[in-house]
Amino acid sequence: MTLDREQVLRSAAALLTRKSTATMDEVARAAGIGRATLHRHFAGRDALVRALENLGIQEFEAALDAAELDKGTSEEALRRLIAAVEPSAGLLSFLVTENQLFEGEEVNEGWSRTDARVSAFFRRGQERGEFRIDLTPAWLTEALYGLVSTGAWAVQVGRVAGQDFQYMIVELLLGGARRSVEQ
Amino acid sequence: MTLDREQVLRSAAALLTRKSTATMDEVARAAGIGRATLHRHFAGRDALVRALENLGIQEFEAALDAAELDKGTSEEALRRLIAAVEPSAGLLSFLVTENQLFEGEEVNEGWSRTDARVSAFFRRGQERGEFRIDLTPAWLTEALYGLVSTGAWAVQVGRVAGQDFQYMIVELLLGGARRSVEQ
DNA sequence: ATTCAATGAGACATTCATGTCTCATATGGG
DNA sequence: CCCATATGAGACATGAATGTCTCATTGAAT
Repeated sequence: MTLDREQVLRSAAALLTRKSTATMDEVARAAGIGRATLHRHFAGRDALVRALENLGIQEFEAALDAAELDKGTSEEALRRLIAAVEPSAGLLSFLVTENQLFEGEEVNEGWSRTDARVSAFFRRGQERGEFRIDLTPAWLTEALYGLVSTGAWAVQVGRVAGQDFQYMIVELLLGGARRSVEQ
Repeated sequence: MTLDREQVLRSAAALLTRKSTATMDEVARAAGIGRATLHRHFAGRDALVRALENLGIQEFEAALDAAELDKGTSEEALRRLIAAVEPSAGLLSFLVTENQLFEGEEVNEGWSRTDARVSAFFRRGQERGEFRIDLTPAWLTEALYGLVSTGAWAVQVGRVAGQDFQYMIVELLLGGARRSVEQ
């Protein structure tokens, strides 16, 4: 036996991504373990969510690393980032929603780090003349989170094909819906 | 006395927009009435949320009407729509999140109507050559919802100035973050 | 002034998720 | 083979929100 704590977190993430109000019992069943065992690994629901938050931050930071945002053009870097983030999109979507419930309480410092990195990426792109300067880096950062969440949900419910996830997000984020003249 | 049911709904919307987990007691206090009275007007929390859902749908449909999406260019129409939707953005944001919890259960038919209208608007824009055809109307519709929600939240927490709400959403949705050559 | 309907406050029962605990069982190492 | 450890199942208590009810009070209409 000696179950894998990491594996439990993965299945919890998968379940909570689909049903964010799942009970501890449902989370345990989904992981194929008993509720008591789940409590032995995570002191409570808060602890579980915090662990998931740390996992999400860790995965997001890994995606930021993997994307090598300072290499090549900003556009290429953004494409790499969205590609790298796709496997974590569902979890991040859950965490974003969950975070909004905290309305003022202390938030995990990890988000400040990721916010800073994403925001700095957009600012660099602006300084290089590759991104518009009339949209603030803070807004572009939030928009990226929002579109990734929306995309994950749209794929989840079947409104968007899974294989289009990256393309739809990147293209909208980069070029918008307007048909440009050169096309 | 003879309190206004509409007024109660408004204050409930305002509160739940900020704190989506507010209890019936908090909702009642926010409306300046007792919990018993709140229950006399809305059978329970479900009934309250359903009433809010109908209010949100009604407001969104009113915004769709007011925007006159078939007049002028698609771009102008989209600007009118976002402007008309801004006062309801918080409520819609709450309802979108709330709806995702229903994961499969019956959804209010009103959303089908609004989805159809927004989606048809993007499709018309594509047919007119004003919108890109490589982004599906379904995705553009979801993206619009997502950006409106994200924008409402970003303003809520102070990451984006309230006066920039419309501009940030419309510009990103239309033109994206890329700095185009003609600028 | 009287009457009547609506309200506010609070008591009460119910439900549900959570957290804790016990105990029998199974697994894996020595 | 035996033992230590982890697990699963379930019982149990707790807390929170909900929903229902009563009753005194308020406000408005007559």
